[in-house]
Amino acid sequence: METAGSKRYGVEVVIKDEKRVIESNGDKEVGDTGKVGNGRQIHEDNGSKPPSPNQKDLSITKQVSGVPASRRSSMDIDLKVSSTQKNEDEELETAKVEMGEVREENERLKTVLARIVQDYQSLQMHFFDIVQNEQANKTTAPTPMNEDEEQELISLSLGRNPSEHKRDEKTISNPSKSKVDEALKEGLALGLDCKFEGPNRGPIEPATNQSPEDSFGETKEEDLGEQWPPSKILKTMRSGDDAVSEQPPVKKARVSVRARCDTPTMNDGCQWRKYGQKIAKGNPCPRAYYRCTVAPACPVRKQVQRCVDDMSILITTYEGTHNHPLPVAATAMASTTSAAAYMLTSGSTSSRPGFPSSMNSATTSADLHGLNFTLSDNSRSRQFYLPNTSISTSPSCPTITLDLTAPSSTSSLSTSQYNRLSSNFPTMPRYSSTTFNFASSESNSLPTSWGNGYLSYGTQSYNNNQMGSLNLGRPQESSYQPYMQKNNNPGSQQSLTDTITAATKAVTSDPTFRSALAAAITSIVSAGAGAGVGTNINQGAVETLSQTLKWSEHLQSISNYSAATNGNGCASTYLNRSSSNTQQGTSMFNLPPSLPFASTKSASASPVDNRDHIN
DNA sequence: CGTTTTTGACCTGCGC
DNA sequence: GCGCAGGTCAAAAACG
Repeated sequence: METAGSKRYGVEVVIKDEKRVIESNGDKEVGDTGKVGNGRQIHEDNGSKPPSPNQKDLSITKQVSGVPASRRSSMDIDLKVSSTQKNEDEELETAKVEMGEVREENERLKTVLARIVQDYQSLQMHFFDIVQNEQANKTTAPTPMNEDEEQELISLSLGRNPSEHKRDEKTISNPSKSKVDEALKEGLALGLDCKFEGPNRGPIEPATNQSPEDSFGETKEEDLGEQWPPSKILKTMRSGDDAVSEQPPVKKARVSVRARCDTPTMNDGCQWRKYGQKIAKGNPCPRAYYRCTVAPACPVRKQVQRCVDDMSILITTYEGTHNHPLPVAATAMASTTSAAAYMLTSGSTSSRPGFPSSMNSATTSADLHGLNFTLSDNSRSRQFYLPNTSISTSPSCPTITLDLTAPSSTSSLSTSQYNRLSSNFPTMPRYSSTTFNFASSESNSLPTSWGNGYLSYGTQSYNNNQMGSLNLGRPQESSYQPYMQKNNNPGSQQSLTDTITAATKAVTSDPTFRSALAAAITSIVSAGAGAGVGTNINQGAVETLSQTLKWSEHLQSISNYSAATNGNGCASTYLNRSSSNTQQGTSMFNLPPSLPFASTKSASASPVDNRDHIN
């Protein structure tokens, strides 16, 4: 498949670079061997090379050899020989040291390469698995199904939930309706029909007053979160959005993020406007209600509340999906929350072995790459595994909770994972603790790219549009947060970004999760296209899958390399660049072809930031 | 002066 | 049907 080729190509580039480096080292190694055998030869070689530790020896040698032979005394010769021997000994030692270093580096690079290849193979297997499932679903889709089966299938469609399908069937009365059904039946596999949906629905409803969400074909969280209760619909859509107002009441998918944060809100990269505050029962801390103000009609809302048990923990609950290009700093959170929300709706669709899907009641847990991700709603529970993700049950809405507050000490295996990842570089960014927090205690098989380099490289590779900075607070550096938010320092937001990104990455470690990630990315893509960015939304599901997989795979691959070569704070570096760019307003809506993540010049998230930077 | 936050009132869903 | 709790609205206040 074309996508597979593209995907492979992205990985091969990295591998090739690795090989190149290794080969280069190999050459150097041979050169070192030459040094050992012939010190004078080394001098001559060094003479044509940039300054090196041997340059001093070179000058000495030249000086000695510059004396005419006829005037050399025996003593001079002895001195010269002695000096030359010393030089050779020194050179020998230097060469040995260099050889050791080079070999060490070579081994390290080989390890990295092996890791990349392994990841690539794993991803390729996942991809094939997805393709097979897709084909299987295509063949079985037309079969009559009961409601549950329909839900499952629909859930695979990246968040197109049953109600919306039903709504489509009811509200779409034009002759093209059959096309929608066809698309739904044919393209639902693995939730990538959302891209079918966009182009298909265009001709189907060419003149209807679609809401931005509908026209975008947005998926997952949005499809769920977008379906506000009737009251909301009547109120928020009273401006004349008929299509949405006809939606039946549906539970909203929520994604709750728990993180330690000293500031009133965490900086997730978006602009929020507070529209209400309420003291919820059982929690003396008021619950604040925020609405996304990046776009006027953005349906996304979030609730922010302190944890009653630990006031340092900030619980942020997101509803809905952005219908506009996201600020660069918000993409990470949006992707993760969207993916999580998608999984919330599609979890039971997972029929993968070892991936329990039928949970009739409360919360359950399973183990996937050591990532505990469970979620549930009042009607049926679904189960996934995400990094250190806890489950929360909402009486009215299916909710998934990403717990970023778990102390790193609780996950010994995560620590070992960390040690393994950081073995190649002595110093690890202090942000690593956040990554640990996301790592489950069972994570003995976490993706190898759970390093900080993952995010950094991704950001760089995709023109700084892909990953943003999220300010969930720093579990171990609570005092750091205010400074960050106050100064809108991108680096301060890295921690959460890494964590969130790691979560997203963990999601991608399994085809189901990757489908969810695809949903998230697709959502963003769709949002970007629908917001008039100019992105062509007429992409097939296969293409979307390809891009998604390529993206995640590429990130995964490069993360290894990045982690191994620049594991110390490189994410911060790139994030800083990214944020710096966005603040300059030069990268707005700069959408790479495969990753149409948009960015805006505003990276502020919390109301505080809004005040500080917008006004 | 425009935007955002505050805050009391109102609306809605749910359980009893 | 009633009361409670959650969620939202919107006018006033605050802010920059």
